Amino acid sequence: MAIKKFDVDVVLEQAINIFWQYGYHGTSMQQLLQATGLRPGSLYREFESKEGLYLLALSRYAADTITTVNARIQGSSSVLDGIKSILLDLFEAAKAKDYCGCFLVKTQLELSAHNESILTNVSEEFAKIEANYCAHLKTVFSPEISVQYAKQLMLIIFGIRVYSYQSEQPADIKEFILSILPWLKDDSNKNIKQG
Amino acid sequence: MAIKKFDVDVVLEQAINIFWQYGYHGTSMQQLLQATGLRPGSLYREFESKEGLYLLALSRYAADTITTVNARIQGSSSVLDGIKSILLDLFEAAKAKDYCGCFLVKTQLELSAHNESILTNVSEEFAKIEANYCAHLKTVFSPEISVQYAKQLMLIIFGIRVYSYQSEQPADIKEFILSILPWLKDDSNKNIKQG
DNA sequence: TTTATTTTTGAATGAACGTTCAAAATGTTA
DNA sequence: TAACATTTTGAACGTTCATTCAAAAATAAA
Repeated sequence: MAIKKFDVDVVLEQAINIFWQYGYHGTSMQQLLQATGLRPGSLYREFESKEGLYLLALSRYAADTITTVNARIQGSSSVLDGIKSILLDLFEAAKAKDYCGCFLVKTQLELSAHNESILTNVSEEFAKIEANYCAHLKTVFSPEISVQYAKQLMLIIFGIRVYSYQSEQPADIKEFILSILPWLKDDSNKNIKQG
Repeated sequence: MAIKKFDVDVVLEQAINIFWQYGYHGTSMQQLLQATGLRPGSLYREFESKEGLYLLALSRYAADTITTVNARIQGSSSVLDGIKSILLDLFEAAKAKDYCGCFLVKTQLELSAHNESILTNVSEEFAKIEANYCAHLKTVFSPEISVQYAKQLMLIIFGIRVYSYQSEQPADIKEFILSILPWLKDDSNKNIKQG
């Protein structure tokens, strides 16, 4: 029997790139076929439909997001330092000339009136991301405070993701972040939970 | 000679509703024709193209936004109170079950890789909105601080607009806002500029 | 080699897309 | 009423859309 000529993971990554840039309705199958090098039959056999491919691309993107966050936090000297550097990374990423925000956010906004099945997916993924931040925060703050801070964090991240399209960035980004989320400021916070 | 049967302003408002909900690529001419009650010929004679209609709808939406902001501030006991209530309004609006965020934000995200002519428009409108907030803030704070706070405000507004799609709102929204933008807190700020 | 199973191929499909335009209708002006 | 400028009408246009499927190719197992 014949063997697959393509790597599903690679194809998914290529699909993410296109969908992320151009959106669901803004992406044509032709673009996807060109980007992946697949023929219609192969693509449809593997992913069933444009929506099927999108759904898989989306959840793979979301998984990557959480992986990246956790890696950044574990690679930092403290949870708060990790979060700080994640926010700095977001500003940094926005400088790229092909910057295109967050795939999940774009999906949410584009499809909010359209496609329920994709949207429940997005909501779930955001909940996971928020819960992940919350879990990290709980190693530093009380559970109640952590819930609250995680909400703030998500809101600020959304803000950064969208605001970065416009205007130049603040002169001192670090200061800008800390003025909005002052609890990120000092690592003496590390002991607040116990103290 | 024949006379126009439709009111351009009404048609624009109807177009805004559809575009706002479904996005540019997600809206078909058929939907627009149905929503406006126009025939293709009339619509094209008046607006030239789908993009022409979108552009006009967009700038009318942006103008309305600034008008609303200024009305809210002028109707409040102070600039900061006005801004506070604008933010509360945003949260309130998000409770509507047909909530669909900000038309400008959705446009920015959907078309960032597509349509330059529409995007320069969006950037300009955002700059106007930020400048408008900045002007109001300058009646309270120093020019430098006002610029900084206006940036914060825009970022938070973007954040609220997107975050509102997800999850339930914070228990105490007022407190939530003030914890992120503490300078909105006390109206004693009113005198900071002079003091 | 043969058989069985899976995958690739790519032309074809019908539907939906944005747009056009000649003809009819409309109402003002002379 | 006649001449006119303007607007409406809606069928038709060519294109692009997502998707299908019968035939060919590929490889494993028998």
